[in-house]
Amino acid sequence: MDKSYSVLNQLLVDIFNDILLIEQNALKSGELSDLSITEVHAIEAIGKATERTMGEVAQDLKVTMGTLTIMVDKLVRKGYAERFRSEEDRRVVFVRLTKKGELVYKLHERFHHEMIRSIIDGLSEEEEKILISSLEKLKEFFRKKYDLILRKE
Amino acid sequence: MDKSYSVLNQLLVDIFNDILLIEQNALKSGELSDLSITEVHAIEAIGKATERTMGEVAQDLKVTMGTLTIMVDKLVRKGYAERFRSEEDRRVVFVRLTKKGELVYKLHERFHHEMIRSIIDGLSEEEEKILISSLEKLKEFFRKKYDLILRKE
DNA sequence: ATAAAAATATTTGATTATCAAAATAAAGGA
DNA sequence: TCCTTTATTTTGATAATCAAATATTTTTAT
Repeated sequence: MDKSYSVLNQLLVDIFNDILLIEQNALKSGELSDLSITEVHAIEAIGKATERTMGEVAQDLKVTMGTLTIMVDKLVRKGYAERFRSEEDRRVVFVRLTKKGELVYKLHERFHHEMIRSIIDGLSEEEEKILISSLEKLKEFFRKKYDLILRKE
Repeated sequence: MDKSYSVLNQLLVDIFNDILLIEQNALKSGELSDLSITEVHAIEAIGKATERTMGEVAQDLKVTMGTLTIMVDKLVRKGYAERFRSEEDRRVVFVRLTKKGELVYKLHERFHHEMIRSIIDGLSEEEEKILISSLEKLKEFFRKKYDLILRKE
C-alpha cells in the first residue's frame, strides 16, 4: 500500500516535470527556435478553429486581453498568425494562423499522437480501460477539490 | 482504438492543466497568500533534506544560481528560509527551511497524499499494477524521446 | 609556497510574461 | 443624439529569469 503510494506519487511528479521541461526546451533546439512556450500555447489556442476573436482566445488561455494583445503582436511579427477586424462588428478582432502557424500546430499534434501511441501500444483492452478510469478518478479529484478554481463557466 | 486515443489525450491534457491552475491559484486564496508558485517550488526543493547548498537547490530547480539567490533572498525576507555559510568550506552557503517554511512543505505533502489516495482507493491490486506500468511507459517514452533534455546532471 | 585555476555564490543589467487600470473605438439603446 | 456597454489596445508596474561580471575561498601545479 505504502509502496504503491510513493511509486505512484513519484511517477506522477516525474511525468509532470518531464512535460514541463520538454515543452520548455523542445523548441530551442529545433527548427522553431524563435518561439517560446507561451507562444506555442497561444498558437494551439488559436488553431483549434479557423478564426477566433481575441476575447475567446484570451479566455481559453486564461490571460488578460492586454497580455494576449502583446502575444499576438509577436506572433504576427514573426509570421505565425494574422489579425483582421470583423466587418459585422468593427470592435472585434479576429486572429487566425498562417500556413507557418498551422505547421507548428500540426507538429504539436503529432507530439501528442506519439505520446499516446507509446502508452496505448502494448496495453490490452482491459488494461486500457483501467488506465482511463484511473485518470478519470484523478481528474474527478481535482474537480471536486478545486471546483472554484477549475470551473470554466 | 481511435476513441481511446482522444479520450486518453484529453484526460492527460485536462489533468495537466488542472494541476497548473491549482498550483497557480491554491495559494492566493489560502493562508499562504504571500507565496508565489515558484517560491513554493523552491521551498519544496530546499525541504527535501535538512540543509542544502545553494548550488544543489539551483540544480534541482534547474535555474541559475543568480536566480536562486534572488528567490532565497525573498524567502528569507518573508521568514520561510534561512541561510548560513559552511564552516568547512567558506565558499558554500547552506539554505534550510524555518518552522514556517516546513509548514508549507508539509501542506504540499498532504496535498500529494490526498491526491494519490483518491486514485488508489477503489483500485484492486491488479488495477493498481496496470496503472503503474502504464505510467512507467509514459515516462519511458519521454526519457527515450527527450533524453538530452531530461538528462539530469 | 605562491601563483594560477577552479569552485561557489552574489550582483548587475537586460528580457519576457504578466496584470490592472486607463484609453480608444464601435454598437446599441433611451 | 447622448449614454452605456462591449471589445480591444496601450500604459505603467511587477515577477521570474538569464548571462556576464564580480567577489571570495579552495585546490592545483610548479
